[in-house]
Amino acid sequence: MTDSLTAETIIRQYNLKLTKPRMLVLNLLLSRQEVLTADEIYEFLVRTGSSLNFSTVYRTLETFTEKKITEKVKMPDSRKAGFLLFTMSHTHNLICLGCHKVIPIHGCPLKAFNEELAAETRFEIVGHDLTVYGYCEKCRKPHHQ
Amino acid sequence: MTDSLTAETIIRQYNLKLTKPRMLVLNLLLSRQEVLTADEIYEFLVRTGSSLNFSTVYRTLETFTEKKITEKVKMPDSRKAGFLLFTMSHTHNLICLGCHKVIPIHGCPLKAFNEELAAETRFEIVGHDLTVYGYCEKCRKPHHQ
DNA sequence: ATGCTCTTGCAAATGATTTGCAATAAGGAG
DNA sequence: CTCCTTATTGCAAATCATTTGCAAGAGCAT
Repeated sequence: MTDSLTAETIIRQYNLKLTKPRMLVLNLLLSRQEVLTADEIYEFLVRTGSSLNFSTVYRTLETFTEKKITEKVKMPDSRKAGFLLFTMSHTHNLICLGCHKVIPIHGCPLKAFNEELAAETRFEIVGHDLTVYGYCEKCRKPHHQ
Repeated sequence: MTDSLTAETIIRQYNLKLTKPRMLVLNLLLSRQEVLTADEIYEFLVRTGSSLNFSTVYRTLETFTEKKITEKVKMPDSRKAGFLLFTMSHTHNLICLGCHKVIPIHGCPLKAFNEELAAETRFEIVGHDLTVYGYCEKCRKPHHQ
């Protein structure tokens, strides 16, 4: 009864047409638990023999992000945007600056804080961006300036 | 004995040469407690009679950000970067999506959380981005989708 | 199989930011 | 105060990521 989380299932769940580019992009994101930039996705797919267009990658990622299949984050020290799976269970991520692996942070550490902040500032708080950066066990090096 | 926080004092404190563009940009940021984009700064200065170059604004903001006189944030729903004063007392900001006013968040709500997270994931955590978005009292409207 | 609509590919445009280079200005030495 | 070295600026052109217009090409409900 529970659908397995294949690219196909996901795409269908969101009422999107099942197309080759969408399958390719989503399968890549599913297979790696990583942030990828549009060009990394494009490069990889082309390098591994698929044929699709760069703008299609952008459009696909835009669509996925609207539907909350993916999430868009700003990559530190780069102008590019990163994309990663938006799994329902999290809102924030821990990103390894070495290998770009993404560890989802389950549960939002800011819930209580937001309430305090709203009371204090009288703002209506509608959201926040939180991304934590670091180095995973493998990548730990004297990287930081 | 305590230096007042004029643009001049600040620029000197960071061993930067005191130049007209730097004074203009920093004074603007000091006078408004707001996030401003490079083009907003440029437009404003030119409109109010100053003469300086767009790339100089970028270079100035880059320098200020390196020295931590300013801080660079990603503006939501825009490709542009926003710049605001980096006051030593805070790391994070609450930004009003209506008027772009910035309220510095004093103290980091993630200190304790980062330690937990490091222990749990065995990452060496080197930093994080946190920006909270909302609407200030004045701007509260049925804005959110 | 047919048609309506959503997607794609391609090429060109856009928009933000960066860069090379020569001219200029800051600030220390004398 | 003047000279000198070096950092900074202006300008124009380049770059880089991302977006867009448009015509051709799928999906998929019927």
